[in-house]
Amino acid sequence: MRHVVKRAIKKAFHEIAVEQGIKKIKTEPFEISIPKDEKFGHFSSNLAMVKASLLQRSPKEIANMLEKKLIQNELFESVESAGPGFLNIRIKPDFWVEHMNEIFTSGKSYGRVQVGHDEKVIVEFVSANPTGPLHIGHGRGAVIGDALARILDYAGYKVHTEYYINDIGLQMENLGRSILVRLSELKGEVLKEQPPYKGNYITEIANEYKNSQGKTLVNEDDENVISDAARFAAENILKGITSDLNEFGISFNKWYPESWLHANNKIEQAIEMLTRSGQIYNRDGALWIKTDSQGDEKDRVVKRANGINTYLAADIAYHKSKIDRGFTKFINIWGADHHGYVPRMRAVMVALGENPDNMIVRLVQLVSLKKDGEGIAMSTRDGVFTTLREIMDEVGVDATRFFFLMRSSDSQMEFDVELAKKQSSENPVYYIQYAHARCCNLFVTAKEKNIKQIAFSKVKREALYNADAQKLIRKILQFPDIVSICARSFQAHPVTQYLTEVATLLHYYYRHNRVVTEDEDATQARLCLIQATMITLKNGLNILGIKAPEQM
RNA sequence: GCGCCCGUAGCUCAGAUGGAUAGAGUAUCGGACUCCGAAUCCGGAGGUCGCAGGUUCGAAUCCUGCCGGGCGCACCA
Repeated sequence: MRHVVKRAIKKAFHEIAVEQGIKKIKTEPFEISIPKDEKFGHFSSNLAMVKASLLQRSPKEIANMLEKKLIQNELFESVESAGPGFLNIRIKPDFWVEHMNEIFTSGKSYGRVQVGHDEKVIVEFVSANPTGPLHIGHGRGAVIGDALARILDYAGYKVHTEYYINDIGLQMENLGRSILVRLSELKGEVLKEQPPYKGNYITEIANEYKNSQGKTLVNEDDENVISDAARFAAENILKGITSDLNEFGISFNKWYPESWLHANNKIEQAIEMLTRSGQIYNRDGALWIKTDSQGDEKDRVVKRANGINTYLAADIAYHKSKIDRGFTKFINIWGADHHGYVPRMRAVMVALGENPDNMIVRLVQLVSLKKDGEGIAMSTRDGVFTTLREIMDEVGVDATRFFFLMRSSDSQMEFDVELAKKQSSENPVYYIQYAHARCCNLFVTAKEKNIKQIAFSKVKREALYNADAQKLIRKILQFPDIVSICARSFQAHPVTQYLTEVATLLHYYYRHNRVVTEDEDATQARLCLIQATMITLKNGLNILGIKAPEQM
């Protein structure tokens, strides 16, 4: 609907420009917005103000000229120039109703848009080290990545999701060592050292490890034992992460292990390639990559003098594999503590021959935790954290997902555990789900009264001309716009806000307009509106990965 | 010290590319079911948009400088 209006305004403006003796004129950029206050119309445009200097007329004059042109358009109920030069436009009620067709013909696909043009995009998220269970910070990144992937798919991208597993390196060694420390503790020995990872889950895994080894155990000083224990623990932890995520409604197209890159020589190949192109050089026995092109403070080491590759080296190879696999947009959901890593990775993309802007990094601010009025710092190493599983079990999957999605990712958020539990029955997500369930229930009621729904095209529409219905119709017709805003800005949270607004209008409508009545024509028309709303709510919840229950 | 994010109602947070009287949820106060589910609806109260300058027809939004909070600044990942 917005672009229909836009086209009409453009046309009118061109006519005026010609009348003023200006032949070539650009109308863009200008705005068609939906005013907060309905008295300013359904749409309003700032075109007259934007173009005032160009036509050498006052904004007010131009707005008046546009008004005269546009009022002749049969689409519009009213056109008014107002304020400093706004153009406020109202669409005829029946035209809004007519537009509902789009919802019925699209059905499950209503809201799909084409901003992606089938471009291949990879969304990498979570990618937490398999050294401990996921905590709520990971949970936030997980939901944001998952919802974004769903939205991009809905917006016409070819989406691939991936979890990168850091199953190699120092952290793995620490994990293995932690297991061995707990192992000797289980045997009743006095601890010689503190384990690098201190959480209770380490002891549990150590126990399982012991049982899996039978009686032929183990000389803790053996390096092979460390890596063996690490492998055992990582597999165990990864299983837990996978099932937590599954229960949280999240799965990946691919789990990509760092060890695969090593085993297949991908890191050496990448280093070799960049050495040949002059991006990597030798200094003091180590290999360095140039990264200052994108504002990084200094060049970075990829291979240490002792011959061991750094984490960055593996990440270079990993991103090279993304490019090699044909993706053209690369979305990385990272914790905000990685923001210093962004410039060097942009530089890496440039070195690999990519436009760095094709790598979109969403930094998810950390979740701080409030319990009993006090803040708790979270640390996997110290074993102090609230796990995603605890929150899921306490608050529920849908509410937890919605809670994370309500906030923009670059806003820090405080997760007050007590409050989240207490509010669980009044969480906005239930408000939206209830609206959906209400819609479903109306069809149950209609069925009980033996009312058979007829096709929208055959419905008498008068009942949809009243103000309550019109408000709701206008809102649900906005849905495709919301999807494209989210896809363009790579954010999910506008959807939550939008769905709350739809639910509000639905509840209001329900309270003030009886849907199923003796008046058959009106009932049919209203049922269509309810169905259209239901479709919108369901599709909207769907792209957030939240259930749309038929009853609650 | 340098860099990134944040500062909006009592609390938790929205306000895309600058637009008309700054919004939602929650908390609080008052009201609404003989009627399709009251997990709902209606109304009241609640704000120097951290502070100070600047840019312009117009700034919560852009620029500069402060103040406050978080996070980074490795041959760790």
